[in-house]
Amino acid sequence: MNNMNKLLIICGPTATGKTKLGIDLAKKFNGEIISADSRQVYRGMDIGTGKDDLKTWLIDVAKPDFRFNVADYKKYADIAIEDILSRNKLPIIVGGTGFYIKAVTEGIETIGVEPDWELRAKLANYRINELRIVLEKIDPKRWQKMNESDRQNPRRLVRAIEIAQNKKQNTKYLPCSPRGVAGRPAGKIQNTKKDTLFIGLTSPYKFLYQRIDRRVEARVEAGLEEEIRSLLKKGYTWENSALGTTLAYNEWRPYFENQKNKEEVIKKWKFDEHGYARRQMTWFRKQPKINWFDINKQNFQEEVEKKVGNWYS
RNA sequence: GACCUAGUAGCCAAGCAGUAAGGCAGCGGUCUGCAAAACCGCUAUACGCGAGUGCAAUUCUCGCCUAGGUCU
Repeated sequence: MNNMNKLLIICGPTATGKTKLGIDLAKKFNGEIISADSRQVYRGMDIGTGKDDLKTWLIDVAKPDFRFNVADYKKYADIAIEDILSRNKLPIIVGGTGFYIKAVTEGIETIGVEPDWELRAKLANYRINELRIVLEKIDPKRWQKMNESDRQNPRRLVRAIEIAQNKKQNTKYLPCSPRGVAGRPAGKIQNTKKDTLFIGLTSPYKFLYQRIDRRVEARVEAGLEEEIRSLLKKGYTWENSALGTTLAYNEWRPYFENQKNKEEVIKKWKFDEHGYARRQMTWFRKQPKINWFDINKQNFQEEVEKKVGNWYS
């Protein structure tokens, strides 16, 4: 009867019905859902991100102009998990943001290194080649470990530089002034090992794309355009908020700026959604612990419940 | 019926006498604080049909077919 240390994960690409399954499992196994969705954290972005179930942790925890990130997520999620367990219930993480899930289940080594906005602003003007030179100089090992695609990815390069620079500072100040190191308690991020079960929902793309397209239409029907309009009216812009980087929202920008009609927006949105699903799959495919279920199978949910039942007893 | 314009990979599209850019879509991958992000890679012998003139035609000429447009 040691369920005090269990964690259930439901993951997979978009539009596979994770939320619905999560709700059903929560009822059946006395659980509570924690969303692992990098966009559902934003208040007011409801239709486009598909907030079907509101009794969920980690939804609406930030305003759209707050730069929410993995570290924030991990902090909150850990708290939620402990809270749920302390009440003798089962925490169920449901979502498609693989990186966030990984942060919770495996942790992130460099999680203590906060973004250095000044540095980032400065580096924003650098070209790839210049970033490369900087990194190669201050942390040659890191550079050598990077693969070709990351070496051409400014975002990754900047973060690597950020981390390298932070290391330098630490070694410099740590010995004499431990308190001044980071300036923050760093939120004691540690991982107590959980007995974790991974359930993955999937579907052949052919069917998945159909589901996605239908859902897109439904969201248009549900009034996404109005939702965006009201967010814009509140002062959120394409640059200063998650609107600009969120699927289902950023596609509308040219529409609101009179560059494209609604039809074109929807078409693009569907394609983006397809690509997103693919990217999610390439991430999840690599995770070895996931138990996969094809949602097109007649009784996949029964099978899932059986699997969970055996594990959670 | 006459005239005009167009016809290039699943879609859009450049080009032009020496056998053909690019984009989209599709597919694979990277991933340790922006991750619904950012980045990398792969993919099609595709020039409507027929004849002619050229050493050589997708590119010029003629005919036909198809689409759109204009005119009586």
